[in-house]
Amino acid sequence: MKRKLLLILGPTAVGKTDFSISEALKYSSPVISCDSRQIYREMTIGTAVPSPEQLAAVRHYFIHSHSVTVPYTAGKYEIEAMSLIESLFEEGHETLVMAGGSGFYADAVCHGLDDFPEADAELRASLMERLKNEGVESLRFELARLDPESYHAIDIDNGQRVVRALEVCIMTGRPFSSFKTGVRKKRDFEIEKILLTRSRDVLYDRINRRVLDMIDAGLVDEVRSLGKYRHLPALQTVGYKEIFDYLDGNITLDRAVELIQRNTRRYAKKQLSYWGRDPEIKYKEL
RNA sequence: GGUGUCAUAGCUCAGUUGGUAGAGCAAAGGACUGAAAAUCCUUGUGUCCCUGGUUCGAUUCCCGGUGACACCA
Repeated sequence: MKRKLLLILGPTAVGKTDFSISEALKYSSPVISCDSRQIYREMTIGTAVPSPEQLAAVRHYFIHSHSVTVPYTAGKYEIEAMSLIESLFEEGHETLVMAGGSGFYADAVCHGLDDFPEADAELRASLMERLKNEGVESLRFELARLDPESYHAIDIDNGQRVVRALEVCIMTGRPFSSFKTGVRKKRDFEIEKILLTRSRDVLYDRINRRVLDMIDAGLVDEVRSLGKYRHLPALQTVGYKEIFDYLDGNITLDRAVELIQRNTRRYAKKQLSYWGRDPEIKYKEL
């Protein structure tokens, strides 16, 4: 009996939800979502979660399953998704369908993350404060001292990365780089990766239209209702940031819509770029 | 109809005292080990509106044309 994970990837708005449901029905599998935003129960319209009908058609996991109030990470996803996958295989499934657009989360399942410690909230906050006040240079200098290897390996202009490496060094007293094994975890099931694509023009058109649909569906009200969470990482999301700006009176609604469309297009481009070098991916044009 | 101003990258515009040009935005490409829808990096050749003239050389100056805008009738 060959256990297989069918991983359906693709840029935002390409049509993953419909495709994954039909594949899931084919294999009597649930759909295991691999989406870093649809996982939050407080967010619905702006993340384009599957409709109630779609959710009723097939059992979905990791949709609306967590709260924005609890920090979530790719590391947690790896643990939870792997344990779900194992138990579903134990129940007798042979092929499981996983679908989503979060490449980093998908990689966490496919070959695992190394055993890095999770961020300490206070330390993270104080380092971010320093990043804001002193700029990356100062943090960079400290990283060069604590972990020269990471200093040369990571993107040193990327404040977020420098903070991450630094916080691990400080928390553990060990260099960030020393946690990196470079070894991919072995999974005891086969993984087939399918990337759904469409021509750039068509994809961008779908994105632009979907954003307008979100507005019609009440995105502004949804965002307004999440005002108290706006500074949480989960709310640093395309479609939410821009509407907050509109609600603050900084931009018009039309401008917010334009920005959401633009930023979603850019997001789709980054997703494609992320998967671009993965030789295991098979492309499927829709 | 007359006068004036303008015409340069997909858009808004800068600039070249005559030696074929550069910003912002848009766009494209890339990176990625616990914030990943985040975060970060790289990339500017374009009939300088068209015809003719002056000149070694015109996108730049001159004549004419076309278009846009403004003002006067």
